[in-house]
Amino acid sequence: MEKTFEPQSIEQQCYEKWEAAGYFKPTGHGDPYCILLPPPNVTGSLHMGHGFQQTIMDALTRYHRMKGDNTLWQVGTDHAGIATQMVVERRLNAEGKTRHDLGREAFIDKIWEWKEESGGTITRQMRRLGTSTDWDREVFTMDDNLSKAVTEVFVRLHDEGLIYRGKRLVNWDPVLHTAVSDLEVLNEEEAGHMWHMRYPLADGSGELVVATTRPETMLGDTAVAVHPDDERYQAFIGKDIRLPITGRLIPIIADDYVDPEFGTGCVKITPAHDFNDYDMGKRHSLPMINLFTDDAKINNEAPEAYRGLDRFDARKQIVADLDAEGLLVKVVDHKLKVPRGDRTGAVIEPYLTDQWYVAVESLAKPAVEAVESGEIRFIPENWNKTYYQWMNNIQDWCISRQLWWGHRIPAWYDNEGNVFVGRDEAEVRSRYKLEEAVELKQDNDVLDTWFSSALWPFATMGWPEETPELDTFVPSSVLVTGFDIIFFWVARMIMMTKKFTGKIPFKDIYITGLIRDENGDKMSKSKGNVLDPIDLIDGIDLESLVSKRTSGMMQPQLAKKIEKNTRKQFADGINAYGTDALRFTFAAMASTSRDINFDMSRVEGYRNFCNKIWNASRFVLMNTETEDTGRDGGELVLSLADQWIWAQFQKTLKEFESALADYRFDIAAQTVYEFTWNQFCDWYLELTKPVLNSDASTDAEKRGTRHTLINVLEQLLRLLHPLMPFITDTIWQRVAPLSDAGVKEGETSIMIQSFPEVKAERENDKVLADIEWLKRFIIGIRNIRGEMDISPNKPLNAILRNVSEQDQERLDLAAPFIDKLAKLESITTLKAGEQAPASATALVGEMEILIPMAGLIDKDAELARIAKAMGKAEQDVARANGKLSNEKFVNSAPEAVIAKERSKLEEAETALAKLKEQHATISAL
RNA sequence: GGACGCUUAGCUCAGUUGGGAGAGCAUCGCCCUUACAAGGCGAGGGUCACUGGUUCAAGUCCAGUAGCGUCCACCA
Repeated sequence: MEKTFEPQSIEQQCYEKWEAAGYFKPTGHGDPYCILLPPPNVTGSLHMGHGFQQTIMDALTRYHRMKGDNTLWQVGTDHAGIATQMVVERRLNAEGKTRHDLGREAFIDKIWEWKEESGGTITRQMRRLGTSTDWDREVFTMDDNLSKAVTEVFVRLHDEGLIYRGKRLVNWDPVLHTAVSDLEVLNEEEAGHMWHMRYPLADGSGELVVATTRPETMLGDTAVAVHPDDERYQAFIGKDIRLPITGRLIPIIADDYVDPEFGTGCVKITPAHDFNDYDMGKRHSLPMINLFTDDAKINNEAPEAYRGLDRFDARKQIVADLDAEGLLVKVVDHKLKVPRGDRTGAVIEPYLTDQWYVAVESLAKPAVEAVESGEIRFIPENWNKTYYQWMNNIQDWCISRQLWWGHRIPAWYDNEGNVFVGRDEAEVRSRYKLEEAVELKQDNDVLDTWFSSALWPFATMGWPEETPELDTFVPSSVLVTGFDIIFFWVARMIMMTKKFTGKIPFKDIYITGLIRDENGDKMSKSKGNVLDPIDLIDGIDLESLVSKRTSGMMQPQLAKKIEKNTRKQFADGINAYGTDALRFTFAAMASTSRDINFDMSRVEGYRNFCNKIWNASRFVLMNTETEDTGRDGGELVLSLADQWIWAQFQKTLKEFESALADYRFDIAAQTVYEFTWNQFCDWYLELTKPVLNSDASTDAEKRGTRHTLINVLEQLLRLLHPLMPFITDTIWQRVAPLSDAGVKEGETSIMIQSFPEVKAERENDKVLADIEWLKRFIIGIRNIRGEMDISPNKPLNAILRNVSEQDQERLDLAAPFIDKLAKLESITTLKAGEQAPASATALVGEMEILIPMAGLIDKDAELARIAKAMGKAEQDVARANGKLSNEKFVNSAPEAVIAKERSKLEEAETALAKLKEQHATISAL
């Protein structure tokens, strides 16, 4: 094996082997375990969030596969209607064309081309991450099967009256020319103005002053409203206003909705362009005047002077005209929430159009109950509050989009505008008994992307056909996703899956945190702080990173700053850390917090961890490959250390599995890291050396230690595999043949081996305690060396005092280990009454280790060391004394706590006494 | 306006039912010891945001304050 771990040389070929061998498929036996991959955008590329979530899903998938479950990780991609259409449209614009130049069909062909061209990017990147999804079942949301399910759901919901078409006020994106759902609108606070305008009464008897943030909509006003109890305006209610500019007569109405305290207490009502006004218009049967065209320009309803003006130009013009007529009272600065489209950033316009809706109320109820009953569980649990809050106030879902890319709505219109819904035109004709002569045109609109995503749990399993997969893998086991799509996706999947299968879509919902940069900022192209997981795997030089971060920007003016920051933060580019290190980092950072600041130094640390595993394995192989490991029989005598590492491993295994059951990947990672580095490498491997390198060891002892080395490593690799698939398989190929696991004839892989099982007979508290004692002994001496500047190479003689029977027993077992690890020449025991030479001291419980100082040790340094230890001991004594002398403590605390406190006191007092004695001895020199 | 979250070592974060403050990275000292210098050994470092309460005992439970953040709703 190479001396240093080089991930590049192993990862790709490893993956190809797995995929070719079909290891990612469900085995068909065992308990079903299924994870649905949240389908990434087909034309997207892998970002840190994907890397993070997919690491978690893959770890769970590999773990359950090794546990013997019938494991499916369902993979697929999403057509992502708006996002994809925009990308292709932008490319078209770059050529100086628009989608209208091409026409609908040609444009859609263009998107399919683009999909074929770039659609594999993300799945290729996923393979680099090691994702063990079943690629043979890969699904695209616009595949025929999925589209069939979409149509089926639409038709069935429509037949039940749960999908309807209606003219309503919707959120209109004037750039995209489409309706969007409430969720796709972001409300950001922005600085604006409030215009106070005079509205004269029709009878000339006075005026009202209305305040508005949108003066241009006054052209569509159909009333002015005041609060019914507002004394100022009692006399006005019922009278008419002559609306300036238009000259139309509009009534003054009273409505509770008006807040008398706000503005002037008079509100202009524009039912066609404001959601609240719309409701009020309905209540008061007001006319609705639509003022705008599709791209938010003034239409022909307005006086001629304004027609064709953009809404913001119209605003200026109207304000100027009112001012000229003396109707503008004042303009005040005002902060307001501006609705913007999440894709375009354009100001969203409430707009009166015909759209399709899902009546969600009846679907929401069972979906809420599924969580309330505990059938579906959010992890962390708190997210259920977010879910309830939204579900309990849920509004009908606008599902039609005036886009070209997506599932076309299965509705047809005749020339009279009658609507017919059916699975296809032929079915419509037979259903509604329409003759061939009747001309039918399909609805131009497509469905919201999330409509098809909502069907993911069952549509990917073959629905509406009755398939075995529907029985086996619905519900799936856990959904791993971010909180940002709880409403968009999670809630809707629950509703739709309950509705169409009667089952829940998944049992657990594990909500991950959001990956941010090291400063806690969201990673975004415009901030220039995006990291590509692949760059962390393969590495990237500075120049490439800079050009990657600054190319194709929406706001090119930011490029300079981004370049500067990038050059500063990554002066040497990014090292190649390999997939396993990156995955382990993701796992280690997956705590319960909702924001995860990605810290590059963690990756480096875990790359070092990979190297540690690599080198530990080299050591094990060096000592076993050409030696007898007892695989073919032969007596095995296990040393204290051998028994200990087995016992430690059982503990680690239990902790790991329990952490995984709680979705605490950080704890799981921490646990195996600690075991591997701090126990297996730092102690166990060192403890095997005295056995393996000593002529005093018997063959059976050496065989026992080699057997333990190779088999613990073999099991450790299996334990680590779910988190670090590549390095573990690579090493395992060399290790397994030497171990009891053996390798079956022909090719195999660690990923289809069983997960290690806890063996009760290997748990051993006595041995654990013995080795703890041994560690304290060795650390005591190392501490003396370290603080007294004694070379690690200098052999020392240790003298023991106050040796108990148990100490003596342990010493008999452990002496050879101690000699080697503490580099001792001799250990002698001071007999009763015998005088000790001047020495540096370490305590192991009540036993004292004395290192004679002659010629070695600096008196002052040793006095300082003892003083420090005394300080600690004094503190301990004081604290324990304080507690134990407190009557209330002794009376109320549980017996175990008190006993513990007593023994702590005793221990500290003993230590203090010995230290004092020692201090006196040294001082006297 | 409503809901939720965060504040612990220089940095990034753990801290399970209340019972002696932890990790990684960074820092300091010593070591090229035949698995590993991407390493070994040793060490230093915290008023657990603040105030009060409950309790024998609070980082942990309760109330409040400050700061930061997210989501939902929204007054023209």
